[in-house]
Amino acid sequence: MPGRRATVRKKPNKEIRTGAVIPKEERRQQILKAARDVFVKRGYHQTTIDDIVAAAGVARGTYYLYFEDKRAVLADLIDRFAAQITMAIQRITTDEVERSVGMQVRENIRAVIGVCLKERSMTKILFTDATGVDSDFHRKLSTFYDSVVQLLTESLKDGQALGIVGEGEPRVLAYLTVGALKELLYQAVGMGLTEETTEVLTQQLFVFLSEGYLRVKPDQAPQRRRRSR
Amino acid sequence: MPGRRATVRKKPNKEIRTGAVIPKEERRQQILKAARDVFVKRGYHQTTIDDIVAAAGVARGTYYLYFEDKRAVLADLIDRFAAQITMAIQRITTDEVERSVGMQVRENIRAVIGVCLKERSMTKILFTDATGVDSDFHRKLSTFYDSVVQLLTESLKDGQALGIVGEGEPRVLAYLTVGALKELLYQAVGMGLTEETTEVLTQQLFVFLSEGYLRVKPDQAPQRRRRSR
DNA sequence: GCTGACACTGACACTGACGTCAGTGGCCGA
DNA sequence: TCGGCCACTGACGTCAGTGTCAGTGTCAGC
Repeated sequence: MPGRRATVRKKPNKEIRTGAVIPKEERRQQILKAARDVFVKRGYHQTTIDDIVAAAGVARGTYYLYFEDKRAVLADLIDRFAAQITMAIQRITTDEVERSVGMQVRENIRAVIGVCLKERSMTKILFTDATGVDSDFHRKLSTFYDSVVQLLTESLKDGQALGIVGEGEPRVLAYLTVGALKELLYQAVGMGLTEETTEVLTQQLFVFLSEGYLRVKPDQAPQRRRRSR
Repeated sequence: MPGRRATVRKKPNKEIRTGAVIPKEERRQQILKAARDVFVKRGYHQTTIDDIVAAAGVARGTYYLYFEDKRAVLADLIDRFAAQITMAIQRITTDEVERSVGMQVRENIRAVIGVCLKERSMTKILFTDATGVDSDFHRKLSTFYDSVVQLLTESLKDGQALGIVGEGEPRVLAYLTVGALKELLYQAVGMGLTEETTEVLTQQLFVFLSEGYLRVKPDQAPQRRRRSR
């Protein structure tokens, strides 16, 4: 426990400017926003509490009134962002006549890409900083991804039963899909693409998932065992 | 510059065991191997030089005889691993009659998956720790991925000219492919899959790239603009 | 005007990790 | 046998970053 006081404290500087009275939640947001911006600029591990505090324009002590440590802000940011993404995904139904399965898939892709391009900072943080923080954090992230993969896996199983989804281990297909989407988003954000690009990216991914792109003759491949695994 | 000596040093503990005389390169390998193992277990950011040193069974000072700081070992590890992967990839040729394009693509996928499953520790480190170290490191990683993406992009362009590759922005297709492969590898390594699985994963990815998996009727999709972008 | 509650401040004590370097001992050539 | 070289050691000083808390100003209620 650092900071345990033992001697008499020097009188603080005069000229103390207590900031305007601000609602608790608003101050919290202020710190979160500042932290997010600093994380994007310097990277999570390079960032110190002092950096966040300076960006937020509050004192060191105030920070600890709202968050336990540096991890806590990141956790909060990621939680909110993960929730946004989760909410953007709609379970696919086959009993709806109005919206075809294809449209629903498209809509899901579009929604996720839309969120990530709207929250570019968070997308970048999620992909570059959230990984490798510590094991607790890793578990949190895994849980999030797993829930997405799980949902997708089940949908793919259903789809296979209906003949809408081709052959292949559903879980593996889910990983391939999520991986493709992640990389696409990461690059899109890195290149500075904005929401306007959503449609284009959606289309590319949709076609990719529908048809792949390799047009090699089947017989050219050695031992074509399509039912493997 | 920490450690600047000012007072007289206490006599070191007796019982000094100078390790057996070992060739320079061997000692270097010893430290690299230890670092790799500790990184996998604790994660790069949680690891201290003392952890590495303890695992390697050498003294703190010895470490600094071989590496400048903690980053340096990671950089060395990643460089070697990246080189392995790069070497595993063979440029695809169309003038060869013996090996069809399909076979060559398959072979590349197989080779990369093989390397990553053989070097599971490094694969995990590459995906979970190498990201977010600092901006210099980020540049190093980007350069590596870019070289892979670049090669793939060019191949896809050639492929499109030959009708072997379907429509779509080549660079985007490259990202989608690399992303899918990355996630597949990450999950495979995380699940403890070994080299024996190489064939199965290769097959799944190959089929995925060849045909995708979505089998929705084209007319169900709204505004089917295949030539977009 | 007074009082108590409370958000806020920032100087401080503390510490974990770092890089250094004086010292040690094995080995080889003279 | 001796001397010098050199890989190796580990205790040490340093410091950046942390979490704390005594103190300050503001405001609502009385």
